[in-house]
Formats: sequence, structure tokens, C-alpha cells
Amino acid sequence: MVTIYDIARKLGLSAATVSRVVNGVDHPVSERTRRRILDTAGEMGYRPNTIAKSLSRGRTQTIAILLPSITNDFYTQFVDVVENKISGAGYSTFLCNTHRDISRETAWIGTLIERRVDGVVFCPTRVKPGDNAQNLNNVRELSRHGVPVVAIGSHFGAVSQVYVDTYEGSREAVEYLLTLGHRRIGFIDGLSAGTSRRRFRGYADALKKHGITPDPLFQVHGDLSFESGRQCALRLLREASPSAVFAVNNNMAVGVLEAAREQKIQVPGQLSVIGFDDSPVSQMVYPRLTVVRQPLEEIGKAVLGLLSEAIEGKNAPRVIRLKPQLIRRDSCAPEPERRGQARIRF
Amino acid sequence: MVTIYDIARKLGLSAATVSRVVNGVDHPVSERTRRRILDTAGEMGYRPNTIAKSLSRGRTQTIAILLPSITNDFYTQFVDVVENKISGAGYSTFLCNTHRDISRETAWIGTLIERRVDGVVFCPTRVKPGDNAQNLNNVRELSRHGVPVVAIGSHFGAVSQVYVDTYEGSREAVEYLLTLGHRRIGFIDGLSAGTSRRRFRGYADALKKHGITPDPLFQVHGDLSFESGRQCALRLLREASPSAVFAVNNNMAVGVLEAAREQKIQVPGQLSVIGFDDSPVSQMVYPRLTVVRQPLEEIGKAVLGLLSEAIEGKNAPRVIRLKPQLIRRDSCAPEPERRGQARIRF
DNA sequence: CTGAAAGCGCTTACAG
DNA sequence: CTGAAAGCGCTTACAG
Repeated sequence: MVTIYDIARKLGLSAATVSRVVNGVDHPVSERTRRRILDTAGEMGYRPNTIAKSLSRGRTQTIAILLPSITNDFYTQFVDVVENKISGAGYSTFLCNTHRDISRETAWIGTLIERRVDGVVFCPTRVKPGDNAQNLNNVRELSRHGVPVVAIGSHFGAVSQVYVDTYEGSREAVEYLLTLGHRRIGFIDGLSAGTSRRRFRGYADALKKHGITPDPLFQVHGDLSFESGRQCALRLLREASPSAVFAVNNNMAVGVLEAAREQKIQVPGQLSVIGFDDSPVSQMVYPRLTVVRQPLEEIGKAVLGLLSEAIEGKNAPRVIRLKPQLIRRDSCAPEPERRGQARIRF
Repeated sequence: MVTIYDIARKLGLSAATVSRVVNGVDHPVSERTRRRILDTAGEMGYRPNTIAKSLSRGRTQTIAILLPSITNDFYTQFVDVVENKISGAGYSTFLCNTHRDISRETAWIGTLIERRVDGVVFCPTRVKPGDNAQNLNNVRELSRHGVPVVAIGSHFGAVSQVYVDTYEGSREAVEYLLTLGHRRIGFIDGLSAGTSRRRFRGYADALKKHGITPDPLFQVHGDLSFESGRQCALRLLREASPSAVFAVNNNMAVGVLEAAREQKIQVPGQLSVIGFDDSPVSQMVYPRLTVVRQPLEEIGKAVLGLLSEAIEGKNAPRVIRLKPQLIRRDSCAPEPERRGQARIRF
């Protein structure tokens, strides 16, 4: 590999001068030597060594995206927009996948500190009850070592956060179903340790506001997979016969569609369905899913903004709140009639 | 940030000794000083600086995955398994997304050379006719700078390759349809500049073997999206009335399902459908798609094996061939009857 | 306009 | 068992 010294030697110049011109630094250099340097750099196939630059500058121009899963549609789309903005800002990005294993998250933290990344986009991994506490430890560990962090969704003390008001999104979705006349509304939750509690509260509050007491019979827990959505729906259909179902993600909502099909229940004729997030699959199924969409482009912009602030050290950590949006497609319809009145419990 | 010098100074030792023990190098050190160093390293919260290590060792322990799109299910799954193996081998991975833009691929090449990555997993971006030539240039550029490369799918001179025999997979899928009695088999291709020519040849050869001359009327081009699959299917249905359709990816195959639904054509009763790759969506639609699956786990293993060889410089570049597998699910059935005999052209 | 020199934080052959 | 020193490839304040 050719270095600035090779160029300097060949031209009888100093490395300092070569460094200045190849970096386009604002520093007076005669036009002639500039040309000579640029030319021979080209001829020799010179490529600056980013590692050496990083060491002397104390900056790596590198950002990590730490997340629970890359095969989950939400994160895939998240990575797509965030990575795009990161590289647009002149950084490279380390992809750090925990595979929903908190111990791998913790391991990544160490690696990222040692790699001296300039910042990390932190999507906490939490599936088990204790995970949340470990997330906090991990964020603190980064902060202790001076690594700027922006957290997605969850709040971790003195660190910036982009927060999508899933409570509000959830509430709106259920409001919508209520407006359509539904009163028997099932809720398919995710892992209990996850952030879906906010989604549940939005659901519950909407019901209460309309004088309906949330009934545990209408609430089931899945694991975010298609198959679990199907199972949950089957159970709801059997035990609560809802006229509408709200699921906390898309895969499970699609599972609901499948369960309905198996039970010969028409969607949306006999059963309305709403999902959360807006993955491509939501428009590839029949009927196309009505969903609560998280504003990915805005999220990406917020993430980069907050991260830049944190890196520059200009502003104090802060949180940017974003609102999800209800996208009405074809999976919802007015409640058909008050079938099964006798079994209504609320 | 605390350095080995800080530890050395505090203990009245040399940086060399500290370096040796914190790295667990095989070099005699008294048990006492080892303990002292380890203890104070712990107390001081010492973290080795990977950047400095990289510079002095001439190795960055970093691998890049360069790909056309991260929102495409195939690449998402590919990244999931490959990144997992890469980090398992002690490397971190740079995610380099070209967004199907060849000029961004070229830009990444420069960045990766300058970052001195230890290797790159190269999934060529090609959508336009000229892209292929640029892919070759890019691979050569990496090689010229001594960066080990393993290419996926395409062949690029003196560089290792993992090759999935999509010709064979395609041929088998069409054989299967022929076995079911289908003779009017539509083919939905991707971008013409892509690798799907091999898939087309598999299709064409299977037909010929059964005495059927491939008819251009049965061949249409989509852009790999769901919507284009739908459009292509609509056109095929209108102009060629096939009894089976084979699409070169899953999204388009799902689009075929949607088109059939709109036209009140039963799948698989009146139309059989096969897709390529095996994305999660293929099992979330109705009916579940029969597909040609690429063996991701094996691909991942092959990639890492080849990359290791290239990094160690032990073996000459070589290619590992893998075979896709036909996964029979619910979207295919025997050809119902010879409807529309009069219009058969072959 | 150009350069000498120290520094970034580590590794490692060479001595002792 | 321990250390002095050079080297990895840059940057940049300081001189001239």
C-alpha cells in the first residue's frame, strides 16, 4: 500500500504537504506542487488509510446500529432509511444484530467501545423480564466511555431518544374500530417484556373512554410471529368471538387473516383486522391490511439529527416525539350486527 | 480514555508488559505483575483501542457485506446468517447498501479500500445493461488493493465465488409443473440485466426437453416487486392463459396470487404458481407458495469458508456450488383439463 | 509556501 | 521475567 511518505519521497516533499493536499485542507500550497502531488497520488494509486486517520484524529467516522433482529420487517426498513442517512453524512455503519439475545447485546457494547465508534443507534433487545435492566446498564456503559447514544422507543436516563407515540397510535386504531361500531375488540399483544404495554394501554383507554371495560378474555399474547398470530386469533375466535382484532405487529395481523380464512370468517365482512407497523407484506395479503404506520423517514431524520447533536456535543440530550399514522386499507368494515349478544360480557 | 501507558505508569511497568498481559499473549510474565495489571486495568475501566491495534497489526477484523438492497427478503435473510457467522469469527461487519445504484456500489469500493477491511462479501448490483462491466471493475479494484473478495452468484475472474445453481433449481421447478401435466407455463422474469437469465434457461430447457417450444407470449418481465408480479400475471392471463406460472422471486409470485384472485381464478385449482427464494411471506399468503429455496445456511457457511481462505491466503480462489431445493407447498396442482385447446400454440 | 516533529495507542522483534 | 524503541500511516500546531 502506498502512503503519503511514498509520495513525498518520490517528489522530494514532506509528508505534511502531501497530507494537506490530498485532504484538500485549507492551507496555502503552490499550485504546482498541488498538481504534482495529486498527479503522482493518482499514478501510484494512493488511498488514504482511514485507520491511521481515525487514530490521529480521534474520530472513526463510524456509527453502529444495534438491534434485536434484522429479519423483522420493521427493523429492516429502519436500517434501510437510517443506514442511508448515516452514509449520506459520511459515516460507515456497523450492523450489530443481537438475535434477540440480551447477552449478545452486552457483548456488542464492549466491541463498540473498543472500536471507538462515534455513536450508536440503540434499539433495545428485550424479550425477558430482566432484559430491561440490562439495557440500561448497557447504555450507561456506553455513556461512561463517552460514546454518544440515541435510543429508539425506550427511555434511558441521560441519552437522546426518538419516541414514537405508540400509545396514541394504538388508541387511534381502536377509536377507529369503535367508530365503525365494534365493541368486541380483541387485542393480540407481543412479548410481555416488550414495549407493547404502551400499545395495550392505548387499546384499553380507548375502550374505557367508550364505556367498555377491557376484558382479559379479549387479550392474548403472541411472540410477534405469523404463526403465533394465527394461534392467538384462533383462540380469540373460539373463546371471545370478537368482531375486530388489533395486533401489535404486522406478522401477527397476517396470522389473524389466515385464522379467519381457516374458520371461514370473512375479513372484513365478519371480522375487522388492524396491524401495527407497515411492512410490505401488509399490502401483499388479501385483504390489504389497515395498519398503524410508524413514520420511518421521520424517524431516520430524527435519529441522525439527535446523533449529530450528541456527537458535536452541542445540545443536551433530548427526545423527539413522533406520531404514528393510521393507514386505512381494506381489512376493516363496520361491525355487521350484534351477533351473539348473549355472550357479550362488557 | 485510559491507555496501556496509564496502567504502566501507575504500576511502574512498561507498556510492553501491559500490552502482553491484557492481550493474553503467550509470553512469560510473573503471576504477580499479571494480577496487578489485570486488576488495575479493571479498576481503571481500561478498554483496548481497536483502531490502534488495527494500525499496528495491519488487520482491522472487519468484513463488509456489499449488497443491492436490504429491504429485499433474500438479502435480509442472507445478511442475517452471514453477519452471524462473521461476528462468530471475531469480525465486525460493515453494512454497505447500494440501493440498486451502481454508482453507489463504486463509491463503496473506495470507502472499503480506505477502511482497510479484511474482506468483502460482494453481491453485485445490476439492474442496467452496463452494470455488469462496472461490477467487474469494482472487483478488480478491490483485488488490486489486496482486498479479499468472495462474490455471490456471479463470476469475476480470480475471485472466490459461491454459486447457487439457479439454472438447475429453475429447471426442476418447471419439470415439476410438467409432471403435473402443465404445458402452458408462464415465466415472469426480473430485470434483464440480472442473473435471472440462468433461471430463464432452466425454464426453457425443461420445456424443450418435453417437446415444448418456449413461446415469447408466455414470457414477461417484471421488476421483482409485488405490483409488477401482479401486472405481469394480468398480462399473461389475458394474452396467454397459462395453467401455471413460474416467477423468479417471491414478491412477484405473490403478485400472481393477487392477480388470480382479482380474476376469480383459483390457485391452485385453475392456476399453479411457483416462486423463487423462500421468504417468510411465501408462507403467510394463501395458498402457501411452492418455491425454489436457496440454501441460506449453506451459503453462509460457504461464504465464510471462502473468505477465511482468501484472508489467510492459503488456497487459490475457488467456487463452491450449491443446489437450490424445491419446497412443495400448496400453490401447485395437476393441470385441470385441456381448456382452450384451440389457442395452444406449441 | 514548506517542513520537522510530536502525537494518536498499540505491537513486537530485540536486548538484557 | 521486563523494557526500550521503532513502527503502523496519518494530522497538525509550530517554525521558518
